[in-house]
Amino acid sequence: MKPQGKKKATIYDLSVLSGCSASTVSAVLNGTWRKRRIKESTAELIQGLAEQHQYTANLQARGLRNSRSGLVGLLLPVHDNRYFSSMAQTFEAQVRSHGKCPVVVSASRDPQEELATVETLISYSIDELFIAGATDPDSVHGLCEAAGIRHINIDLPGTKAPSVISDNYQGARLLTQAIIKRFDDAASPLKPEELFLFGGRNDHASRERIKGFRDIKTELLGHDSDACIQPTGYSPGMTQKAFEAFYEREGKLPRGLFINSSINFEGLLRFMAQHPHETFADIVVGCYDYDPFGSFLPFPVIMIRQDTESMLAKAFELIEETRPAVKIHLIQPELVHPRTALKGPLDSIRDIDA
Amino acid sequence: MKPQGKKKATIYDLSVLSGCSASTVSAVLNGTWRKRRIKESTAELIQGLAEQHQYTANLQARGLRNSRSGLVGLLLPVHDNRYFSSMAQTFEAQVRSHGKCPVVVSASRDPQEELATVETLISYSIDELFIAGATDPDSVHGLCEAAGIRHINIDLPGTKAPSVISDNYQGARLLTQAIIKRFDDAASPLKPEELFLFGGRNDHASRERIKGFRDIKTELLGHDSDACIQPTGYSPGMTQKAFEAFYEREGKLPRGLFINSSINFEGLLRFMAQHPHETFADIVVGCYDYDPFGSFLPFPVIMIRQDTESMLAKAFELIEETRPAVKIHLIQPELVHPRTALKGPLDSIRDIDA
DNA sequence: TTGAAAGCGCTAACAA
DNA sequence: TTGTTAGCGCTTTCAA
Repeated sequence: MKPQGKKKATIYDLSVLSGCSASTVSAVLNGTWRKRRIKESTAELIQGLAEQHQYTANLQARGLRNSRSGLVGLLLPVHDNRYFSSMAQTFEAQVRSHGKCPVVVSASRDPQEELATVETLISYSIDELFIAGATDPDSVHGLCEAAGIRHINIDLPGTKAPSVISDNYQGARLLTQAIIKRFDDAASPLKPEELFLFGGRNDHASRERIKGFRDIKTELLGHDSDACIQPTGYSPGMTQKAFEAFYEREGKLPRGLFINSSINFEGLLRFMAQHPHETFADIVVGCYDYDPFGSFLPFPVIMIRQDTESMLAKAFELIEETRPAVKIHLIQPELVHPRTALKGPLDSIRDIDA
Repeated sequence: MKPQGKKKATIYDLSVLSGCSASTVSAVLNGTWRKRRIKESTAELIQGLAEQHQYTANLQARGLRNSRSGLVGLLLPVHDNRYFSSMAQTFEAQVRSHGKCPVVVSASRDPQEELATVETLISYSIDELFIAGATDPDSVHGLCEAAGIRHINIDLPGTKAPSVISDNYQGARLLTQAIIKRFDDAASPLKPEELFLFGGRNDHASRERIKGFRDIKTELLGHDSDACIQPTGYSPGMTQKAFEAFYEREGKLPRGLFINSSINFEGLLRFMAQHPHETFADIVVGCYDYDPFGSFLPFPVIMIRQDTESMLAKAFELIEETRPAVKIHLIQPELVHPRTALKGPLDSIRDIDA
């Protein structure tokens, strides 16, 4: 008979073994024993037994009793995206350092799924929730508030809970300006009708970026028209189609390209796969997202790195306040020049036998 | 008084409201009522009340009672990596489609942290565990077995539980061969001492890849020496250092480069950031990982895309068997030619107002 | 310094 | 067709 499914030891087992009551065992094992004035020696006895029998607390039972679980949630739109997965990485580290258990889930940018997912998390008596890139943060707020769960919006702001977001307006200005600057020494200067924005949709981040783009473009190039804005959603496929359509119509790409996110940038890649190098000979791309590989493409790619570390640090700071003000905290993103390979959260992970 | 932290409705509340007993309410609300032969009308009554009072089950209580939680875990080395985050993405979709709740956690490739993390998950009565890229799958197995938890290794195999891994040997042969082929029309053919492998360490995947690399290299180029293998660990920093050292010594890069993973590839990017374009004029890179941006760099980059969808599909299939054989299942990876932008899990996500 | 007892919300025999 | 009851493993008064 293998120790297959051997029942885990409980405080009652240890209670019997030690001759103490369950409540004493409980106190010893959850760290409250000093303030319950339990004798050092009994504590040691019980701790020894616990070790010996590989006791680990049943966290569901504890959670049920305390109506809190020790779980801290991060709700993401998607996992497989550099921005969000780096958020997940720093989130985990932060939560762990607070002695809690991180839970990361994605909801596909679908308002229904967001709500359902959050309900599930609440049903597990999650303690705190970080809501990143939610399409509908205020509804999520509703659920959290009703359940008395502390929560913070990240990346996309809500109107009912504190929000920490990237300064999309400033970032977009920076990026757009950098694109334009890049043409300073070009044979012919960049004309307003040669600078386009692709990607994004009608969410707060996109709107701010579009505003930043248009403002600085008008300032520097004197003009901007609606036609230069192509909000293709957050999908590589749609973005590719938009590029194909543009190319079909114009016979070339815009020389200056502001791309709303790495997801949209992948749409450009799909377009690239269908067209020869020469198509991209003369273009400058700015991408509102950072990807190290993207930074080394065969044309100048200027990128924006959103500062997930600072955003999360701020978010953790806020969530610990008793009554955080419902306001938006802007975090400045960073402009990344072409051919730059930044360090990331992975760099702090040790690599033993490297 | 806002509905701040208003207590959630329980089956007892509904029991009172409906005039039925708690067990009836419970049965109705967890779907077992048909087989408990509860009248359709009472079921409807209770469901109506539940809706009205926004009842949601306390999953910790249910889990405690059932000694299972409805949670399914995926243990990853890291989040912010394309391979693993795409694994997370498909994992979530799969788990959701089974009506369970996915939990993704990372453990930094640290055996201690892996064990601690799994213990925590077990303490939450997780139902099943998918162990991806664990440095020490067999110890993790020990914990799962003791707790009676079904588990499967992914990516890095263990000897005690079924494993689904990428066919690293074949993949490496494919990739190496493709690198060599690429020099067929070159001015001078590739010599054995011009083809190097960088990255990886002493884990199963790396060993297999190195074997595949060396075998096919010897077959095609007639020779391979230990000096051509540079296992720099899974860290961009170390890899960069290795490239710098090589360059310092030789005054140039190897013309043929097999890079063990995208993480190591980032090390090459960091090296690139310090050196002019010309340094890379003549090289061909093969990377054992797929990244769409990596595929479009200014030199030929051949990549391997590991088939996470198939791996997870197989893993789910196995975990559902009552007594799965402890064997290794190989999944064939895919060779990706330069300038290719593949579709990914994101493509199946709808994008509403695109 | 410790123990007894109640209860968190839910499920599943067993009875009725 | 439904209700009664016990208990999952833990914490926390309150009493000793």
